[in-house]
Amino acid sequence: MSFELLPSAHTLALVDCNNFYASCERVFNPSLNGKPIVVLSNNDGCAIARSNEAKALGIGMGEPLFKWRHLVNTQSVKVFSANFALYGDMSRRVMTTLQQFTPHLEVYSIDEAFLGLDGFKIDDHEAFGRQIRRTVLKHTGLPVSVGIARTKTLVKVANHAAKKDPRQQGACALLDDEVIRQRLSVTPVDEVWGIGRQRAKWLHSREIHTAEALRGMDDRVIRKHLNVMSMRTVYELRGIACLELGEESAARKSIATTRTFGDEILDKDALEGAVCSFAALTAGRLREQGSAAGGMQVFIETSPFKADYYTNAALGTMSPAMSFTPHLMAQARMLLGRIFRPGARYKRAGVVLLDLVQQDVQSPGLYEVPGDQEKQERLMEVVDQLDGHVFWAKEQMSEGMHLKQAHRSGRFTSRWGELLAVG
DNA sequence: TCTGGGGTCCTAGGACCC
DNA sequence: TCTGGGGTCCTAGGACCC
Repeated sequence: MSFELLPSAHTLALVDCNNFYASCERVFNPSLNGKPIVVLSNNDGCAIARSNEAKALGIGMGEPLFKWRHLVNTQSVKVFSANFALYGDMSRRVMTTLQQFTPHLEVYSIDEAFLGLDGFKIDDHEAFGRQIRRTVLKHTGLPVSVGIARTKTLVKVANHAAKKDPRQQGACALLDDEVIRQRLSVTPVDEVWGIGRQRAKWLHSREIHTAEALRGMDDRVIRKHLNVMSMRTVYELRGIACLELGEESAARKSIATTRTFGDEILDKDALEGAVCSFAALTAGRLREQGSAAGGMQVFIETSPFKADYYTNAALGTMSPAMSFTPHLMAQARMLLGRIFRPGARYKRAGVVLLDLVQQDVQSPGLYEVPGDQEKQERLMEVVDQLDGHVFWAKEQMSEGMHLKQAHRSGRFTSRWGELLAVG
């Protein structure tokens, strides 16, 4: 086991949007301020984002709607179907704003980014954090919290403190040893980035309850009972950076489209239509990052909450790697044929593209007759430019397979009509 | 009745080889 | 009862994250 120990003089900020999806809904409907808001997953299944007021009512992350539906009436909880087009657009606005502060930006997820602050002359880091906060609020209407520290794991702790401790006023710097010690002493080990349920449970059984206690553990015990990742986590808590700032977004190593259906599917043709449309969607994202896939997995699943649960997956390799939609659709259909079991009531399915490689874009010479490969690439370029206006013959989502979205808000940032309708 | 979607990394164990 | 000992490669599944 070896670690690349970077010089630990780096200073990082982590900017994280507060209750991101719920806050996005509020930006376009200020009357929701102060009210409990919940954003639902696809099919309006469970809670994937909650405003502070909704959290206070005890609505848990991932908790299905039917378990707290009574609160919608008794507590006037405002419920929204997920509106990812809106959230994606708001995310881009936040990231653009953050770029004004540093050229070293790592967009880590839809609602958070790490900022490299090396070489900055900053007297008061928390004041600087609050300045970022004010700027993002002014430009986007979204509240954020800012943590500042010297490793990613510490900056996560700082961000959490900024968010939860009102005395911090939205920004927290963990740069001073004594301040770090105090903060880690009141941070439950469960909240440390990289310590999930399983490891937290194990740690509690060894009487390790806080981040400070975790930091003081014997390396040999960690290496023996936890894994390399946990060892890195502990080093990072000690102020030794093991995780670098990744500035350019690397190409993904796998791309998937999976859905839970609104209604169960029994018919093979219908399931085939869904799987083909997943293949087409995934292929589009594959080409977007300039890749081709050397492998594909198709999986199908019945409801895990019912008897006779059935799930299966088929894996196929493609050589050479491909990105041509019709071929990927044919492959998906073939793989589905291997695992389809008549009589089962399918609730979920998905297509995963694996073994991604960079697609070499070689434009053919002027007088060269394009081969099949080039013709296919050109066709896909045209299709991608049309962006969703072309429907493949086999790509058919019938009634009932569409998402249930009873509570979707307007696509304010992409459809003028829906913005104007609010007024 | 009603329970999301999309990723990453690590590890144990089997297959295979010499 | 004994029944080699390593390597490497691959994959399925676990754990974790947002």
